[in-house]
Amino acid sequence: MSSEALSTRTRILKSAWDLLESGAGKTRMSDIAKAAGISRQAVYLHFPNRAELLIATTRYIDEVKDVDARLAASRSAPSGEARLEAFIAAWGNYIPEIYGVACALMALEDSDPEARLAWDGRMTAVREGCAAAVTALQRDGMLQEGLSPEEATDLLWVQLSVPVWEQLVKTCGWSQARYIELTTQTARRALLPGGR
Amino acid sequence: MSSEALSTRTRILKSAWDLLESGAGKTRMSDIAKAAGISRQAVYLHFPNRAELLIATTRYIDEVKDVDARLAASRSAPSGEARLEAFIAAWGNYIPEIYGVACALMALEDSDPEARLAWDGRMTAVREGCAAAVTALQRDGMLQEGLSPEEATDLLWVQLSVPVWEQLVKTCGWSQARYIELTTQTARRALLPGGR
DNA sequence: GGCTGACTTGACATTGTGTAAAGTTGACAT
DNA sequence: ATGTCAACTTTACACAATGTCAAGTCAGCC
Repeated sequence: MSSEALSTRTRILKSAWDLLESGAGKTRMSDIAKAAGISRQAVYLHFPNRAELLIATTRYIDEVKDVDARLAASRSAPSGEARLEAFIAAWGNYIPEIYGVACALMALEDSDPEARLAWDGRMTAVREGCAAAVTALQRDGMLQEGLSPEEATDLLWVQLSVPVWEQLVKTCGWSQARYIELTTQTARRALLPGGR
Repeated sequence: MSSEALSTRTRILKSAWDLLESGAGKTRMSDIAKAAGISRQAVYLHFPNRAELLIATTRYIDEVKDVDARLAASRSAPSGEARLEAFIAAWGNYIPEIYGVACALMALEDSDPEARLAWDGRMTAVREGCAAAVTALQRDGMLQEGLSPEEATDLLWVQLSVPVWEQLVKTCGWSQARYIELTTQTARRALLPGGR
């Protein structure tokens, strides 16, 4: 746990992550600085503003949690159905890791266009994962008729959004496992043929 | 359009509504005051703070748009399925009316516990509508097995949440009509028996 | 005439972000 | 040993937006 060996920059990122993930309401620049053991001003020597710090924090988390490796499984799935389920599991189980930072960034969206861009970029990447799964389903002839690939992608995307996870897990009290189970089931029913 | 006859309080509420609904980013107290044709301070003669003003604005909208009448249709539906569809149409078509104020209130949630309470109260009312529809389905034996009534309610509730509407209509560009169509379809597939 | 309620004007406290400038400190090179 | 450099500290301030406070205007009304 000794953060002695870590660079100041890394200590700032880690502090920001910890504080945001701890769910302790609002996290100010001064809180982060204090947690990192430096002055508030010193944070600005490493990050130009709050938005950049938050964005750098998501990148830091991606690195530590190795998001690429998590998503690789879904890319190598044999069938469209398997790909859909693997993607839901991969992204759905990643949401809790970034939830704190996601909240802070989403709260900033309105005011800071740069933060908006950064978060939108990440969400666009998720949408591309959804689109790839939908394309795989379509290739297998397993996409519901009456649903365009774009609409199917949008439906899956919204179901895998952070606010939906937040409401089901945080507000309704679902376990993470049940969230994955029912999200998978709902997505299958919404996208695959049959049903009614 | 003459707002001459309206009381100052009503003019404030109407101005707040207009500005929030116009989607013009951040709406300050001074903006609202200017739109209402009074000084910023005068607003505080009618509402103690921003949060109370926003909450009062939602109540004003409810009154003008007669939300009770809209939801009445779903309550008198004969079957569970009809009730489900009527409720989705009623609430889903009400979301665009309150979207602007909803955004402002949701943005306040973190900082203002009172605003949080007020918004949560409204959302709880929506959840009760969802629960009533699910109960009606269950009574008809039309609730998917393996889904508890609570889980079914949560699924419907999250699908009818403002963020989901926002993403599909605002971000993805769905028409309101298509949103209602596909939300209805998805809810049927998620909640009713059969499917796979 | 004088009171009252609604509103205005202007000043100020507060909170958090971000900028700016000057000083400290320790490591490292020569 | 001395000088330099980077990292960091301290202090101060500008800024936006909310909210408070006090004094003043003005119309209507008893």
